[in-house]
Amino acid sequence: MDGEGASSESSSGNQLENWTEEQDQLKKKLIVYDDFTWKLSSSMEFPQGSEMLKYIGGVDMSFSKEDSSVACACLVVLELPSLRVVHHEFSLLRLHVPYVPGFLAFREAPVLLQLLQKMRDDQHPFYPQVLMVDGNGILHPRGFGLACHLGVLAHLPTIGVGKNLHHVDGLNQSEVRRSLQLKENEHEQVITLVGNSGFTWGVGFRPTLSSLKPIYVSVGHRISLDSAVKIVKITCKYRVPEPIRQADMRSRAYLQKHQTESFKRTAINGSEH
DNA sequence: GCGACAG
DNA sequence: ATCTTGTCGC
Repeated sequence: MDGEGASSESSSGNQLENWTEEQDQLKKKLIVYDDFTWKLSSSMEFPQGSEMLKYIGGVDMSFSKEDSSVACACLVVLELPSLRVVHHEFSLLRLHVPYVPGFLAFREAPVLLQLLQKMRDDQHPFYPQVLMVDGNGILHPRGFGLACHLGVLAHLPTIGVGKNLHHVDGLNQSEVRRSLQLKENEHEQVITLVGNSGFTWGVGFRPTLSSLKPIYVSVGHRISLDSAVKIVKITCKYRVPEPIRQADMRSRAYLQKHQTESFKRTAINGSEH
């Protein structure tokens, strides 16, 4: 046979190559500056003519402990400045794509896009002006994490929020925490994440006084890091920004409810036969 | 070679 | 991601 011969591992190897290629292609469309018409309510100006930021979206997914392929995706929309949830929707599904570090989007983006698409198709009045994603933006091995991926495909401004640091360009958790320790006396809760290369990947941020563990904010799409951080700040009642926290809690609850009801059905069917 | 590795 | 209860403190 020929030299192109596939070894047992080359199919997965090719998949990663394809995924990498797709990320590199989509990355060409990435916009990393403010590309929206609304204004932040925190600004000192009286933005009489301009639209305000009012609807912030958040997305997250939860997984079943019994069957890790069963998942619930949730999209929430919060209203500013009240931070009240004005809309939520869910999708219960089975996932066949595994989680591979650096390729989270190929697992989670399709269903999250579906949820956004549904709101858009319905011409829903609360369609989000900006979306917070539970996963990184450009803070990613190839500068194109889930938040970027979703943003480009949905053509929506997005912000990446990680609860753990993805080690990239020499960045590491303990360094970040150490820097925050040093800065906490100056009432500084934000530290810029500059890698060995000199590139700014995002920020480490301590939302509350009590949270030792920072969250990691990075640009997703159509927004600057400064604006992203401002928005994260105004949505943090607790460590995790409300849009993501609500999507997290609600997806988890939805999954639990589905599982108990699915259990009841099998229990009834089982006892009646 | 070994370890690290968003969710 | 998920498991897992109470507990210490504002």
